[in-house]
Amino acid sequence: MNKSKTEKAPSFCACMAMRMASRTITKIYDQALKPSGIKVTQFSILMNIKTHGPVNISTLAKLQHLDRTTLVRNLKPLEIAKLLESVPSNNPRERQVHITDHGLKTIKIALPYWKTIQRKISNKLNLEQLNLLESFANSLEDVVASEDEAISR
Amino acid sequence: MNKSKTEKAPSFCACMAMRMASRTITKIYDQALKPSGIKVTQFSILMNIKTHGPVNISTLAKLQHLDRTTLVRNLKPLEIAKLLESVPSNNPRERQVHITDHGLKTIKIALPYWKTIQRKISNKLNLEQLNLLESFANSLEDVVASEDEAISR
DNA sequence: CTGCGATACGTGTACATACACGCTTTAGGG
DNA sequence: CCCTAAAGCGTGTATGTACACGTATCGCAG
Repeated sequence: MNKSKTEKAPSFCACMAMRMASRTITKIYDQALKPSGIKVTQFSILMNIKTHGPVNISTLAKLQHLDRTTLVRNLKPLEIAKLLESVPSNNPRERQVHITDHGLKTIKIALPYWKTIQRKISNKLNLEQLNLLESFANSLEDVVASEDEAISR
Repeated sequence: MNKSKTEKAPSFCACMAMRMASRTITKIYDQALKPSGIKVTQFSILMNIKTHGPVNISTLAKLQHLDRTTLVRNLKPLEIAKLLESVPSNNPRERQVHITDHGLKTIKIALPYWKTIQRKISNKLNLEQLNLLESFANSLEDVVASEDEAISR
C-alpha cells in the first residue's frame, strides 16, 4: 500500500487477466445458452455462416480472427449434429460451408437466450467498456502485426 | 452509421470479443516467451507457486480463478518437464505442489521476456484499460454468483 | 464406534486452440 | 508446356478448458 511506484514484484499479467475474464464470461454465456444445446462458440459460428452465406473455411476463419486449423476442428461437432454442411465447390481445392435448416432452427431457439444474457452483461459493464473491448482487440492486432514485421525483417 | 439505436441485428457479442482478445493477446505473450520454452499459462502457474509457496491443488485453482480439474491437467506438462513437483502431504487427501530449482531457473529466464512484452502491451493500451480489465473480471464474477443463486434458489 | 457431510483429488469425455507438416490445385512467368 | 509460388485444406501433436462422476479421507454428530 505504501510502495510508491515503478517497483513492486510483477504480479498482474495483462494476458492472464484477459484469459481469466474470457473463461468467466464464456462460462456465463454457455450456461445461458444451455437450453439451446449449443455453446457460445458454436452459436457464433452458426451466426457468422448465416450472415455471410456459404463461405470457404479460410474466409470464415478470418472473419472470426481464428486460426484456420482451429476452425476446422470446431466445425466437426456442428457437422456431426447436422447444423451445417461443408460441400466441395467449383474450385476443387476449397469447400463451401453452409447452414442447414436444423442449424437455422437452432439459432432461432438460441437467439433469445443470447439476447437476454447479452443484455444482462451490457448492463453490468457499461457500453464504453464493451466498445473498449473491440478497440482492445484491434490494438492487439497492431501489436501482432508489428511483431510479424520484426520477424520477417 | 445512421441507425439511431436499439435496433440493429445482433452481431457484436461481448463474449466472442473477449475470447478473440484473449486468443490474440495469448499468441503475443506465447511468442514473446518462446525463448524460455514455456507458455504464458505455464509461466503464470510457476509464478503463482513460487509466490504462494507449496500449495494444494484446490487452493492454487482458486488463486487462478481456474477450474480445479483444468489445473490438474495443466500441471501435467510442468511435472513432466520437472519444473514443479507434487508430493503427498501430511493430510493424505491432499498433495502439495512446489516449484523445483529447474522451475526457478526457468522463471528467471522467462521473466525479462515477460516484462518486455508486458511493457509493450501496457504502452499500447493505457493503464486505465488494464485496470478496467481486472474490474471487468470481477464484475463478471458477480454475474456468475447471482446466476448461481438463481439456480440454487 | 458408526454414519454422513464436507474436503481434496483424479479421470472420462468433449470441445477449443494453434503450430508444424504435408497434400492438392490453381495461376502465371518463362 | 513446365515449373514454381501461392491458395486452400486436413491431420498429428500438444496444450487449455470444464462438466460429470467416482474415490478417498477427515471431522463430527449421535
